[in-house]
Amino acid sequence: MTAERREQVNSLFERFLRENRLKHTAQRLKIVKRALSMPKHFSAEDLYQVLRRDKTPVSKATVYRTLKLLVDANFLDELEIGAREAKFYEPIHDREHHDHMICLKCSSIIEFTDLKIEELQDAAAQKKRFRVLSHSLKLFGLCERCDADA
Amino acid sequence: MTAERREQVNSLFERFLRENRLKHTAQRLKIVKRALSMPKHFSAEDLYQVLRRDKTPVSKATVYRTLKLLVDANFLDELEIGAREAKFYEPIHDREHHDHMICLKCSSIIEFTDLKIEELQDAAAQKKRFRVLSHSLKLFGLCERCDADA
DNA sequence: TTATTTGCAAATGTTTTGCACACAT
DNA sequence: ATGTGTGCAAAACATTTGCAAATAA
Repeated sequence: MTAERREQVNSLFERFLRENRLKHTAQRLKIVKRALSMPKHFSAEDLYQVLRRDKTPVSKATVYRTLKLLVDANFLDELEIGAREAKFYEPIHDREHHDHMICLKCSSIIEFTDLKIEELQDAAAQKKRFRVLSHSLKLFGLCERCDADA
Repeated sequence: MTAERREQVNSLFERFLRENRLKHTAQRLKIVKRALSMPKHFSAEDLYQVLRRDKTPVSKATVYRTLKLLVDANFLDELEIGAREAKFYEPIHDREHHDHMICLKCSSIIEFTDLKIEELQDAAAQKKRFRVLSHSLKLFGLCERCDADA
């Protein structure tokens, strides 16, 4: 994420807080700031650990609460890899939704977008008179490197 | 599931046990039998409760252990609705994989199949040199009835 | 002032596991 | 006989929550 985008998200978040009459706290600002400089996919725990290294850490409960806020505000996407594993978060860069391929060996995550698939999903939904609000498509398997190793 | 199919799965399971040198226990047979007569989508807890009503209940640990066995043996499919919710299980009727639409209001589950989507998934994977071993596609939204009510 | 927010620890809910005993092979 | 399977209770684990104290508005 570029420095400009970080700036932008930061002020968008402040606006979000104002518009929802939520308080502008040091913890929230700190969490957002750090969240934006995390690696592409990070867990609540990852972020918590990074914050812990700061002189004034934030509690885990607040990290979770703020992440939820960020997801609601559409600054972060939530990715559920496996039912019992920690969720991953990723900054939303633009309007484009993407899906994921997940390597079962090295856990790497590859993103992809396929508009045609989205269209077919909508068509399938329409056939069942189902109104789609969101979707999740995950391909599990082996990334190129791990497949070669195998 | 038809009575014939239940019979078939039952003997296929016995064969599975034999071939894997697993033991033929009363609990396992009982669990399989009940699992096959459950409603289309059931949780481990649902099955456990049904078994509990029998004169000789089976422990929850064994229910979980046997369900895992059944999934490995390809008699049941596992469906993860939400990361923290209980998994659902569904008998595998035939070779055809299907995906799910999940109503966020009434929790009903609608199945659908779209070969074209599967093809596009494979094509997308190939482009990234990713070997797909399994996939999960879920559409979240409102079923016809709930959408009308809203 | 007062409604939110925070931090802590305890609770949650599903699934897994260690262990002693029971049992299928 | 011996290696598996079972039941129980406890553990695991990510996340949520109750509550009292702190703080933004």
